[in-house]
Amino acid sequence: MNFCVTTPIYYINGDPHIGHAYASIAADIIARFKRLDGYTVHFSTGTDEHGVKVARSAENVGMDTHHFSNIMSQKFRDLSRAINLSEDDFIRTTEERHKKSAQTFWKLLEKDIYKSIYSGWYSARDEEYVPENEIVDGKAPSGAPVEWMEEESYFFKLSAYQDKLLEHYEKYPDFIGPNARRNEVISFVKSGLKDLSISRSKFNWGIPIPDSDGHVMYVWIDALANYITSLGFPENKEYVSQMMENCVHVVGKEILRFHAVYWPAFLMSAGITLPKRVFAHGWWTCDKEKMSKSVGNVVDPFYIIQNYGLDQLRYFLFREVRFGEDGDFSEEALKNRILYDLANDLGNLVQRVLAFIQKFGGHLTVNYDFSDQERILFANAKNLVSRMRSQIEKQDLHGALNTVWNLVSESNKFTNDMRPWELVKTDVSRLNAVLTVLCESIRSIAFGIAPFMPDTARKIFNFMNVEGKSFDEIENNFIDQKFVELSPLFPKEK
RNA sequence: CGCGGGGUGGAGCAGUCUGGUGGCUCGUCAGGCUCAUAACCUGAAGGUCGGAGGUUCAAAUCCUCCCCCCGCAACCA
Repeated sequence: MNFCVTTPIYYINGDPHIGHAYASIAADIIARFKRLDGYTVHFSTGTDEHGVKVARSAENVGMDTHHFSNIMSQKFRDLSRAINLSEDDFIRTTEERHKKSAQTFWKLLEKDIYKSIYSGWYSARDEEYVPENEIVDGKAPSGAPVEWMEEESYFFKLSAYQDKLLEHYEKYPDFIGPNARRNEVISFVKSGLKDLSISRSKFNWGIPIPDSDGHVMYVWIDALANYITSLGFPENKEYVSQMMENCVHVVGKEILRFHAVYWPAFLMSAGITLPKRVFAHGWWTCDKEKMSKSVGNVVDPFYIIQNYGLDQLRYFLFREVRFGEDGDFSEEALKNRILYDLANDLGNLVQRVLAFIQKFGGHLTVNYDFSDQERILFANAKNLVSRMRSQIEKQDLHGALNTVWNLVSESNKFTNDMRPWELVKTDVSRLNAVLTVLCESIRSIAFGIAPFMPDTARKIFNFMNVEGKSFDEIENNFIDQKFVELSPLFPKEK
């Protein structure tokens, strides 16, 4: 079975920050879960490199635009490595394959494209059009003066797709998530769609429009088309549609409209299948303040990983806040999660159980002759993944992590109740049953956290001599399993 | 009257449709237990459920009005 998941492609006008890491890790978690669940996955990410802002940034630092793009794009590639991203493709919009794809895509849209005049308030200093509602006292937010400007532009007949889009939202209630965002999009479309200006002639750092001198594509089509470029478009249109049908786009809430309105309209026009779902994540504040360069509180993912660890960060981002809502980042909160959830709950559970087995030779003698209490925990361990599956299906990553931690807590409580340190002296057969259940539970937990914390899961798998390659393994039982030397998962001393 | 979401112990939320001991997670305090990087158990403190009025034997929940916060409101990746 096929599955496709994407991150937005990141605009290279600034350095990567925690928000980029957040979206990427979210998509990565989904991709890893699906792979463990037996799907053939295509997971793509990349960089969006065209547009006047990039050209101007390059100019500002006295760099050739291509060279500048290479350097900036590499920073995002470095981030992908730093956060242990399992992407199948890292796409750059400046690549030749994308130029070909975007231009072919444009041609498919041509029946809905016409030439007209684009007009708006233009700030010469910023070299960009300023939206009406952002103009204060006749000036751009930057304080630059604006003037009414008109230029020739190609337009896409978005207005023709209003009803079709509404029908689609109606027919596929899961097309947009979370629900609150879905309402916003629907009300936006209902309020009436205007045609979309999709070309620019004032700059040339972009993909040229086929057979048209001087016009380059404006971001909408160039950037959005990355998703099908990555799937091999324009080759193999059949495969592209098939993957799109099972595709989840993870996006930031600020770009939801492009993905939930423009993109599906383009795809309808081009005759390509629409994605299954577009999910908008929220934003992080830092210590309750909006992150901004001027305030200097932008969270640097490289710094956090260096100081607190990668899996720790990956865990925190999805346990602290419900995916889809805004959240607050603080080192204090991160430290607490690491101490209480990771070291005390999970780390200690693994330690107390496996160390106990180590103490008596590192060999588990299985006993599946369970008491009622043992049977309950065993069942919960066995169906952990199926409970998570329905949550991951809805991108409820936070809920899925809670599901895992419920099992962690249950296992800790079970250990307290069963008192294996006493059973070892009184009832070895009972002890073996208790340890068997605990080991099954820990193994399930390792699978449960694997998409979120791949390195930590790997450590646990190694302790227990488990392959850890597929959820199918959970069906296999332990037989006289030999365990290897262990060490604390999340040591408290640094 | 542009559309939508929300205001519940220190924090974050559930409960509101289908009125009737106000609950969950975390945090705070006291005690118990202890194999382990400890967890768990028991008990305690802490809320006029945004405000006012109304319906009712009974309102967080139904009705009316008001206040406040947050999204969206098209060229912002």
